[in-house]
Amino acid sequence: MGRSPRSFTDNSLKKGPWTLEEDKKLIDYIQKHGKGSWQLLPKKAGLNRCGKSCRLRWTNYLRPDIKHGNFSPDEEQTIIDLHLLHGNKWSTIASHLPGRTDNEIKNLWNSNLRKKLLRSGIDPKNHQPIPDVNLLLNLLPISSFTNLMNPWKYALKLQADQVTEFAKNQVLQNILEVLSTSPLPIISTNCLGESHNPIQYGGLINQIDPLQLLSNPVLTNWGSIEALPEEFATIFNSMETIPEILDNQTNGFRISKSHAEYSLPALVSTTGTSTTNQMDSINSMHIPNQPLASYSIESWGNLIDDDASSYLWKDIYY
DNA sequence: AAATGTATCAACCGCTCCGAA
DNA sequence: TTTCGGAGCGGTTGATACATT
Repeated sequence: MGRSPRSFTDNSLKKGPWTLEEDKKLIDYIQKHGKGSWQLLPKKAGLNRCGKSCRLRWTNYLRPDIKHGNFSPDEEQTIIDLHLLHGNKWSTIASHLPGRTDNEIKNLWNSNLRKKLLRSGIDPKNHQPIPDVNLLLNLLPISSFTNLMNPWKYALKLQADQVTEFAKNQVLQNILEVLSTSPLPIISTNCLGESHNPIQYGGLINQIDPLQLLSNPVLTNWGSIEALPEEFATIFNSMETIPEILDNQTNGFRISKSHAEYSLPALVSTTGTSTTNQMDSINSMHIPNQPLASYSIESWGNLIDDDASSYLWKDIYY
């Protein structure tokens, strides 16, 4: 309905962590009078809080039937099973776990269970095995990408050659990010190098020469890529959840999570920008002599932010 | 020992749902 | 039927504790 939540925007009301005294006031009031209207409760209870904050404090922490402490393995398994059935319906899941709150379950999922599934090669979104990275690599050849979606081709055609080249590098960067952060233990190098034998992915990254990769035919024909097959998108979807950084074996391909100094200029807009401005923008690009994989995801995000191309990039990135 | 990175979790925010008028 | 307002939900943030370098 678009109505702004009055209470949370009222600056005169206290926010932040609850004190013991506030907790006591809330507990005392509810024990004596019951909950009633959350909107009226804080005033009646002598609390300088909004009703919403009181409700949250009560339902997530102070309620006497809440079970505090760690989740048992059985509870964790139940949550995983229920998540398969209900998705992110935390309140529904919580209703099956006496004494546990939706907030607590949500936190457990986001900080723990989700990562456990990923490490096991399970996509937490659909509980299906994450596609083998071989699939991604097999998708790289040109034939897999051609003639699928027009906007990509359209957008890139409008860029100056250098920008297109730069965009190629950025997409490559993300492929490398996928490769180097994927939890999948086994991949092969069938379209990137000589070996077709499955190897540990850390070893693969160690073998990849960025310049060699850039000379791969798929990249020189990047402008003809018009859509990402579903499997490719699935892999991209899973990458944002993998914070793990490769160990020292990766040498020059160690992934950095935040290299603000390498922030990238936005892709040149396809509308309303003069060629001169485009070239100025290109010329001002700071492209350090740095392994591609060390560019940051944040920088990629900057690239995405450009209004004219955001829809395009987001399709690929998310 | 200090700095930095990561994990955890309480609390907030913005939105939708739903019942009452 | 429409509007309004309270309740609840899911996503996100920020503080803090803990781990690692």
